[in-house]
Amino acid sequence: MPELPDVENFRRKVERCCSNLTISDIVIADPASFEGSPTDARRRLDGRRLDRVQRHGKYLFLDFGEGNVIVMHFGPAGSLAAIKPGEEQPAYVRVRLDFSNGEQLAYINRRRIGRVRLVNSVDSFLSEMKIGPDVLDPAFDLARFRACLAGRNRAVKLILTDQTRMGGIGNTYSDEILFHARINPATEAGALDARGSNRLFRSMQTVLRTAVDLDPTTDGFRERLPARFLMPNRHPGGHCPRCGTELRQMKLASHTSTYCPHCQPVPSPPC
DNA sequence: TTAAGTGTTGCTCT
DNA sequence: AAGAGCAACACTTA
Repeated sequence: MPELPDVENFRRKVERCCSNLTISDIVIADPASFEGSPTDARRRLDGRRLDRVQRHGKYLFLDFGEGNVIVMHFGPAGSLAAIKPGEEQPAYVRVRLDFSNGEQLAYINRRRIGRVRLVNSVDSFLSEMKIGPDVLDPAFDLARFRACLAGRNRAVKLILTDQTRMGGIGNTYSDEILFHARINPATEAGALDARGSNRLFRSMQTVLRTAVDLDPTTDGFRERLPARFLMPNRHPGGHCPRCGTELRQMKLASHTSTYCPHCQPVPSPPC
């Protein structure tokens, strides 16, 4: 379920493996996973060199220069693999970039939710899609974070996961962040006081940076997580790693939210 | 065996 | 007009 920490590690992988390589072919194994014309893509990309790899929210951008940017979105089940010459092809490769040195970059997606497309620029794509600021961008500071929450009567969790307000957080990490900040997912966003919104902002940065550093795209991620993380305990019947209380589930906008009823009490309604 | 659960985006409906 | 609800997808669990 690639959210910001996963996609950031995909970005680093591509930067490590594919920087400055030249495209020799683009293989669209599943046309439904590619938006646009394969012929046009091949014509535009053939012989181009990978200049820059960027991430914004959950989106990954491979910039080949002169208005040729590949955008990848991974949905709930997508991933990325660098394949060396002679190495076996992984399952569910939907789109593959072949480079002139024999290296391949495979966009993998078991379920076909998520897409690869070719766009003219990162900025025009983001504004067209109405994607909000990346949550780990230094420009996205406490004041801007608070502006996203202010005056909203929606559940705070729905603001955290609203990509048009802020980009990068999905269901799993929003639960983790709210657990870290000890805030109930259903708390009205606008009802958070200054201390609460500050705590939530700090928790967002701490949780996401920790996950990025531990690299969720490699084996053993769960075992490397700090003992007080919610993630390894999210299964039904799991217990709070902080106080031992049995965790509870609630549905918010048809998504499962896991929380600790003791550490994240439902805010008492105003009298 | 069938049905529900999983999570993201994008659509429709209000 | 913001927000709710569901469809798409494919595979797993009850």
